[in-house]
Amino acid sequence: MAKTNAAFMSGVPELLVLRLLDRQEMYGYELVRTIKLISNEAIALAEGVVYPTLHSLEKNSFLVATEKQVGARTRVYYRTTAKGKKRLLALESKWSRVSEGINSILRRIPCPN
Amino acid sequence: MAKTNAAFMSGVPELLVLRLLDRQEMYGYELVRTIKLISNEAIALAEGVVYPTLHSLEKNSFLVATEKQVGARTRVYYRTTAKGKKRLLALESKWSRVSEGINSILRRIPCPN
DNA sequence: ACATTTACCTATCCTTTATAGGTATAGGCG
DNA sequence: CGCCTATACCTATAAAGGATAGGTAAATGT
Repeated sequence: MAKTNAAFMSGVPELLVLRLLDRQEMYGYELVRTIKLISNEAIALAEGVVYPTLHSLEKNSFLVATEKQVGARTRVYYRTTAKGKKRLLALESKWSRVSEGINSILRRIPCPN
Repeated sequence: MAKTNAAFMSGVPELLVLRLLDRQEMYGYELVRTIKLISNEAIALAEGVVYPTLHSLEKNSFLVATEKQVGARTRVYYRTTAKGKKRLLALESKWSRVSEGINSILRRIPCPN
């Protein structure tokens, strides 16, 4: 029994990270700040979420990393691969389907069955 | 460190169940079918998700249950309490904040920082 | 000199949800 | 009648995701 949806709400950190990196290469710490900023504090992914997400995406070849020296400090920039872009499209469409599904339930007016 | 968002994406099954029951009393099996139907199959919560959710909501006095006999079979109808209605409002506003946050990142055009 | 911010990282816990069972009645069909 | 599917309830366990809480070190601000 049970044909449902595998982890229907999750993968949002992955989606956001991929989406931002697909536009512009960035490093982890920058992603943390940017996500918080753009979402008006509504979404605050901790570093403990973002870094593991980046590493996992890289391991799966959705991202590539480039180290850059800034003085004595190293920044690890990431950008999407072709595979990552496909993945992004899939996650975006999943998100839009799911969020529309949720909204259609929330909006539903009292009357009908 | 780390002031983030407690379980920012979760609680969606709880939200949907509360929302539907706030309009109209329903039983578990009916909820499963209704959610799948209204969301256009986008969200298919299995019974193994819905029943535990109902029990937990009832234990926390967000819902009250009423058993009804239909022939030899028992249906357990649920409806929201005053406390449940408050909870629903909170979850709805959380959802709208979070989903708007996500959408603002997804919609963001390439250029600015 | 000291505190805060930047920048990276990992380990562990916890919650939520998915999965996979299980029971029993009702209804449809050959 | 006998069988299958749908209805209707339920729970236990697994898995995964993310939250939390650490820790290092350089740069910057005071």
